[in-house]
Amino acid sequence: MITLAEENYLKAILKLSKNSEDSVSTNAIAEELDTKASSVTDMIKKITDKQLVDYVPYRGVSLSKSGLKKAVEIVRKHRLWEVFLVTKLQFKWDEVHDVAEQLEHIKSQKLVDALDAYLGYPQHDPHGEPIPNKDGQFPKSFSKRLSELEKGSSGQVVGVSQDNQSFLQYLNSLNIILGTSISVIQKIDFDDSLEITINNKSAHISNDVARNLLIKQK
Amino acid sequence: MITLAEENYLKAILKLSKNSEDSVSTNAIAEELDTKASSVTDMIKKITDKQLVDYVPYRGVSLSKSGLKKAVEIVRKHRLWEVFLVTKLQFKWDEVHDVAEQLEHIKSQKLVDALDAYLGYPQHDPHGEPIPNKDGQFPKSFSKRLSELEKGSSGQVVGVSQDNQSFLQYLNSLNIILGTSISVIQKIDFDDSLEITINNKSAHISNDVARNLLIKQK
DNA sequence: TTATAAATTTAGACAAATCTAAAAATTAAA
DNA sequence: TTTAATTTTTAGATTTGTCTAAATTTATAA
Repeated sequence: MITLAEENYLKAILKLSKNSEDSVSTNAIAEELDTKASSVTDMIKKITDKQLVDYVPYRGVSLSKSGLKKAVEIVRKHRLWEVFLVTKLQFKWDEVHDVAEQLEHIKSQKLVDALDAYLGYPQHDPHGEPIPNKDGQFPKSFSKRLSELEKGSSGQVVGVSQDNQSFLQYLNSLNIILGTSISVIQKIDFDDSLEITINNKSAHISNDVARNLLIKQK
Repeated sequence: MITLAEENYLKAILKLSKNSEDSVSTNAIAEELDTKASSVTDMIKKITDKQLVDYVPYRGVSLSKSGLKKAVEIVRKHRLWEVFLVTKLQFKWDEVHDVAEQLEHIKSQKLVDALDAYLGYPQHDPHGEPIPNKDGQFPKSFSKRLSELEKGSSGQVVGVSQDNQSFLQYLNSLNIILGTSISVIQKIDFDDSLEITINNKSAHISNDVARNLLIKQK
């Protein structure tokens, strides 16, 4: 049986390995989970014994096959519950995180599948993040979120994953419409915001905005 | 902050004090929660310190005002989630308990209230149990469930709280219709089933059935 | 009413998850 | 390449919730 704390570690490792590809450091996990490095080492040993991760002391940790499966399941649940809260219970998209953080740990395969069906098999959560399906596959799309582009790359706007009125108005004020060319000049680590050019005019946008802009690369 | 284990103790004490009125014994709680009497003593001390219960060593425990409030909130959440699972996610009424047992511990006042509204402020869960409102008030009705009647008392059937086809057919086979007179002859502790008379003919019915028969006493 | 049975509490231990402080290993820098 | 700084791990404690076994209190019955 996997515990709540273990689930949170798996989720953190998945999140961190999305950015960096290779194995994840003890310190990075500690920061992500707002805990101490020594606690992380302890827990990593436990989940290593359960074969949820591969671990080399002093060298970092990465998800095993079964650990990845578990982590993706948690992400799936989190994002489905977010959709539920926003589309059915009228939560604002920025009010859902803490509650979804609790709901993602509810254990019932039947519940997840029924919820998925009830919501109409959504492919993205209210923040524009993709929702993996029952088999753990993420919806593949020809477009990427702007926030996922590397520094230096560019593409054209093909959609948004959030149709909030004020968001669309803001895009308008930036002269961003369908087809607009955008290049990533700089990624600011501190807050994940971006320096970009919009039709060759430079601008600075937050991660919240970048995450909801769908871009097709040439 | 109240922990998950503490919530389960409060719920157990509430359930047990419904039956017996007075204070609840250590052993009864241990049995209800499938744990050891010594563990119960330990936990009772903790929740006594938090003023959630009143406790006299060797004499049992009862809910304080704030403990009762907490316990009723948990019951409210449990039953609202049951309604959600049955009416929205098409769970069968006998499949909901384990999941609701987890969902009842999700902490978010906004979530509970939004769920309540979304479900149309239901007054009973799929098992016919009353759902307390936001203020902790149980819906008052002129009728009681047959399962709540004391040994020796009697009344007339005025309704059911479950309109399942097979349930209604079963009532039919027992010659129970609206207006039928029923008396409680004996309550069997073992499985909470009842020896009753139906228009003066004796019968034996399960708690599942008794709980869904609404009775008006003279 | 005294002995016995049953219920309850205490004492001491354990697993999970965390922490602080110190030691060890790795990385960076002079 | 040796020293200094950083990262990671270990050692030892703590809290929560549980357990077993023993001691104590209350209830029952001869």
